[in-house]
Amino acid sequence: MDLSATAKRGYHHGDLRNALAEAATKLAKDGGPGSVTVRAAARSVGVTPTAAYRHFAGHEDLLAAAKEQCMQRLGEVMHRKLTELPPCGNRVQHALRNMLAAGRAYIQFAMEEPGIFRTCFSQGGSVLDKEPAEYIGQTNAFGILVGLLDELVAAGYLAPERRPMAEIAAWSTVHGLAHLMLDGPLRDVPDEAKAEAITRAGLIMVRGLGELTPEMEAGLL
Amino acid sequence: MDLSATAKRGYHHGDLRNALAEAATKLAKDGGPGSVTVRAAARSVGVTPTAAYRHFAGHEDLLAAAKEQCMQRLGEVMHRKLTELPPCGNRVQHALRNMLAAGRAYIQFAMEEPGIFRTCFSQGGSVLDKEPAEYIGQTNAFGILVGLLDELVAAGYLAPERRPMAEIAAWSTVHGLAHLMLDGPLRDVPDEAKAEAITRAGLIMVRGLGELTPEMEAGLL
DNA sequence: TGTACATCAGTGAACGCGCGTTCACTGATGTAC
DNA sequence: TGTACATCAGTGAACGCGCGTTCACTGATGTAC
Repeated sequence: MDLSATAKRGYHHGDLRNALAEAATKLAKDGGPGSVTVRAAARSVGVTPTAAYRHFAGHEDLLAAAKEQCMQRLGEVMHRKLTELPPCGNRVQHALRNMLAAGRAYIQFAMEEPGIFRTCFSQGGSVLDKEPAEYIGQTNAFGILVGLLDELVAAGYLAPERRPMAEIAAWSTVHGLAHLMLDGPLRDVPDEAKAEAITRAGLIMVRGLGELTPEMEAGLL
Repeated sequence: MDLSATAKRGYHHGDLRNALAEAATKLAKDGGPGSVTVRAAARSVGVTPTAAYRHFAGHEDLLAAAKEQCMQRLGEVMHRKLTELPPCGNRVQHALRNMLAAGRAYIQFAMEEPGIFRTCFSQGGSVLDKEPAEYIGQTNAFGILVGLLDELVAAGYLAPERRPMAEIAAWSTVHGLAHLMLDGPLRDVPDEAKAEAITRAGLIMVRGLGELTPEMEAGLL
């Protein structure tokens, strides 16, 4: 008998928990965290709201599941964008370029998937109710960033004594840009100005991390 | 007869629009943007929900009013914190210190008034449906930041060719820290680590803006 | 100064909505024998 | 291999809630004369 994740066997669904989580994520994608409701998720799976309570403790639990999937999508997109990048001769240059590309991917994701992005950072139901320490190294988006900064140290650009907390500084800059442009006062700024702001902010951050020579800077533009 | 803003004259309120906006802001303060409802605002003023429709087009309009007040509070707090700072001999040092202090004030406000902060940056109902250009120079929080960066140029720290968009970069870093610590994965990080992250991010940003000598850096810690 | 009256800011009741959650239930599943 | 039965994943109906918004209304205000 087919027991695959999408199997529907009439009365018994077979994989209702995943189906509901998936539906909740789709709701988040379309309307943000506020659109994630038990009833809507059940409806879109074609099941009674009550059925959801077999698999989730309640609304908060369902939303947390959606949040987790949203976070994962963000990480996947960033990872994909980075692996698509061609290699680059100079190691420092390579690391810096990856850094900036990751930031751009993050912001681009926020603009293209506002519902998912907002759900990632909506109030309540921490994504990291699991292992805080493990999380740091695992969760894709953040894990990628950590790796990029380590590489920046290994390449000799970022001084080891400046390494601690550097990922948080970098993440904050990029996250702030994304949030201000999505839901803040930078929302209605024209696209070219947005692009320019992203570039300038990236350069300031990169400059803040190490010694950026004019030639290196030119190579990044 | 007393026509002051708080006058209640029985049947006719006298200043209902402001009272409702104030109540909406209080709701935002206590429960964030989701708690701002027409009914709750009317209730807390002691008036029928219908009455609110004499003064606001609807829920969205009321929320926009709350948002505006929230933004203003943020600006006021930042302004107050900055004026409380003692002067400092070296002009560059002074400007940099103000910059970092403004950032800290912003983040502190987010932590102490999460409801208001979240309302400032909640979806929909742009605060700047007025004059985009005028807004840049006027709105307190952002206006303050613009002034600080101008001073950094005047003091000779920030090169004029690096001035454009610098306020957006600075704002993003600080805003990102605040948001990630309030509603993001940095939420459950211990307070000391948060403080450390803020300090390190501030230094990276400052370093990215100009030539930060080791002595200057030491003077900022 | 006194009064008729237009204006306006409120009331009170009601609408329809979608939500989270719980109840007693029933149909399907798979296991023990 | 066949069947009785415990288990479990669903159903269907209902609850109470607070919301945004609209209706016809009424009490207060202030102005023209």
